[in-house]
Amino acid sequence: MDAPRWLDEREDRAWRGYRRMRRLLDLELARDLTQDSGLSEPDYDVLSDLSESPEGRLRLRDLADRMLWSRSRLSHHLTRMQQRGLVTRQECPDDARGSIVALTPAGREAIEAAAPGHLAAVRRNLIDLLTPAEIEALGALTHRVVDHLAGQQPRPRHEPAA
Amino acid sequence: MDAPRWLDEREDRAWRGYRRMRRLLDLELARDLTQDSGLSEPDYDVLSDLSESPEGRLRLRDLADRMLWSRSRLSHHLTRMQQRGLVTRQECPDDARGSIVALTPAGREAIEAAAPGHLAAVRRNLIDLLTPAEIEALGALTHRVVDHLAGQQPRPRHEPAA
DNA sequence: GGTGATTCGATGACATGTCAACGATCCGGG
DNA sequence: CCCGGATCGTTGACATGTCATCGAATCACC
Repeated sequence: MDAPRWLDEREDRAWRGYRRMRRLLDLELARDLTQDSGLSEPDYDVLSDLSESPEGRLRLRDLADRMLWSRSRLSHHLTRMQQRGLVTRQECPDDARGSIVALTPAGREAIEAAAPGHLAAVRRNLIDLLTPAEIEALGALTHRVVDHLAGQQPRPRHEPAA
Repeated sequence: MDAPRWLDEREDRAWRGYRRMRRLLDLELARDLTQDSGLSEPDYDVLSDLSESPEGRLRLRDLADRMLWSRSRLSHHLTRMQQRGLVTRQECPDDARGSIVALTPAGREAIEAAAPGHLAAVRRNLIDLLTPAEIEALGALTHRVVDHLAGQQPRPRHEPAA
């Protein structure tokens, strides 16, 4: 670890570019989104995942896993969204600990109103700037990295090495 | 805007992969970093940019611009880092409003201790998983998107269309 | 050289995210 | 059954980020 293989010029260019794109794209998409729909990106993601589920309902645990959020974060965020009338919580029939998150009509309206504009922004600022080969490459490379990362031990909290 | 061109299968795969990678990579890198250096990613970025500057000093404004952070955010963050002895603030000789941020010896030690491990993590979880062609493509595509985004009006607050 | 608009950085109020608890419930082995 | 350990979701304390605003200083322009 004391003589690390440094990044060569191309690797450095890719890494810096990635981080910069990440930041700028986020700022732009978030700005567009809130400006013309009043939703934040986290709001959008929650509503989007719910709307893709049967009947617009998901168990909190499953939604959190799908979004790669902690349950705590999701619970806090749902409380805020619930106060705005975008989602509701329902009892889970087969597990009394559980909680079902469901889209309200207002929530469905909100995501359906926001989606076209958001999609257009994603196209305008990313997808339509890429060649078909780059889109293919981006799909391949990101999935490879995701598989690599997902294959690790999920919670090595702070144990020696059981 | 009412009949948006939806994402086709490949575009969707790239877009979802990107977002998922983004999240997982962030979690992993942040976890590794704090675990073996006690620094957060924002800490690391601040120290890294400072250490790449002559004498480890930068004007707050310039550091903020370089990092794509708001001055407010940077100011708050520096206050915390200053309390931990990683950076100091100095007067700006040629502009009395200004503030110069400088690496302390402890700050330089911290970044130099953290860098090899962080670099190794970046390699392990991203760079070394990619083919040379993918690295090249990632560099090209991210820079194109960055140029596109940077070329926009920086602050179209909420004006009609001057 | 005045002077009005702008830039700079700090600050306080608030929104959001993280982390470590907790009570409740579920599960599996006797 | 029942009991110990796991999971589920919530909560409160705290860390971090955003936004509007401020006072000081600078700049542009005449």
